[in-house]
Amino acid sequence: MIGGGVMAEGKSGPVEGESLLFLTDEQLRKGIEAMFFAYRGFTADPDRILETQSYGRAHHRAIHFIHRSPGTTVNNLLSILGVTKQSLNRVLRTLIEDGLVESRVGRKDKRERHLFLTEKGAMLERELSDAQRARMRAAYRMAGPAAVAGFRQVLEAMMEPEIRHQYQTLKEGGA
Amino acid sequence: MIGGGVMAEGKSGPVEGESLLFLTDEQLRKGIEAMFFAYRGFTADPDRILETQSYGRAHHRAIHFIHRSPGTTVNNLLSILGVTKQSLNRVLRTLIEDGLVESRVGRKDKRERHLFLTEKGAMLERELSDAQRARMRAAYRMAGPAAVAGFRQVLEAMMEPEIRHQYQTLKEGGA
DNA sequence: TTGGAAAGTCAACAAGGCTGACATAAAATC
DNA sequence: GATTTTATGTCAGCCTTGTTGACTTTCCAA
Repeated sequence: MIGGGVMAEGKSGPVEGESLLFLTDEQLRKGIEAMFFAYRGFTADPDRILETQSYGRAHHRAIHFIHRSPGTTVNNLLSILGVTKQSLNRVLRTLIEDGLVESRVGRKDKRERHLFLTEKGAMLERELSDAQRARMRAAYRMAGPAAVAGFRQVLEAMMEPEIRHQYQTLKEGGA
Repeated sequence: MIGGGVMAEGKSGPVEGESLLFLTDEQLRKGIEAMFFAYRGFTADPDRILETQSYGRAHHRAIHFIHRSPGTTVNNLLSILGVTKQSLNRVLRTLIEDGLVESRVGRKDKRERHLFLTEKGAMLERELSDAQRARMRAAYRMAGPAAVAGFRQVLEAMMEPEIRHQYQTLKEGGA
């Protein structure tokens, strides 16, 4: 793609010029700042909802991935979230105490705990993800389908390889 | 763009099909997770460098934007970083004590402090941004120029409007 | 000249990361 | 059957980085 002078993009002229420039430090810095500012927007709506409750982003992440993979074990969750068990446990404990998450002892391996959202947990999950999806949807609409494909490609390329694999597995598993 | 059945994308067939699907909750959830995992990759390299020193992400952000806009005031920095002045002050204090940042009393308004990186501060800035740019560059190369354009478009659309304006101002100012 | 606004600093607290040590139960292995 | 490993949970304590509240200094305008 890059370095080949001619591209079959179907876009107008400036694209070719860009392909020579777009790896300058300046262009890269713009990308870095875009990532920083966009991530703030990305978390802004859930954060607003969460601060009315006594929960934070850590709770949101746990709820998201339990919703995503019901019955997941604590260990699975740890490797997806990339935090320590002590950190996750603190969050899970409050969610279980508050009746948002249910922890069931494994049938096959009784050491494992399988995690599920309760009705109440699913309600909060919906509220949070509705807000976050609304922003994502608006951004996608503004940018258009081609931009969305590119967005996802760059994000995937930016992940740590091991995480990218997990992401892609989830992606297929859940579609 | 979306909703119009016909698109002038110059891409092959499947794109049209996608344009009908890509706003499903499932597609949006994939975007959300991509954002989450990619941001971890995005910060991973600087984090590794920072943890060898006694600094954190907050220091990195301050250093980045001081480098970006030398002579900026504390108030300017506050509005870009979106934290409280007390939070920023703690970070700035250590950076000034350690001789990475210089704070000059404003000539016109003596209440203001103008911030600059010292030689030492510029060295750390370079080390951090080299690492971050390397990852961004690799991701851009993997994804290709068209993807990069889309990436930036979606990110811009995801920002809070006020922040987007600041970002675009910086963008032009610095290019 | 005095009172309010603005910029910056100091103190104290909370969330959520982290490490380390340890307990328990179950599974796996010898 | 005894031992080791694995999965999970817990306690204690630390660090970073966010917060609010109270304060000083400086500026400006009534």
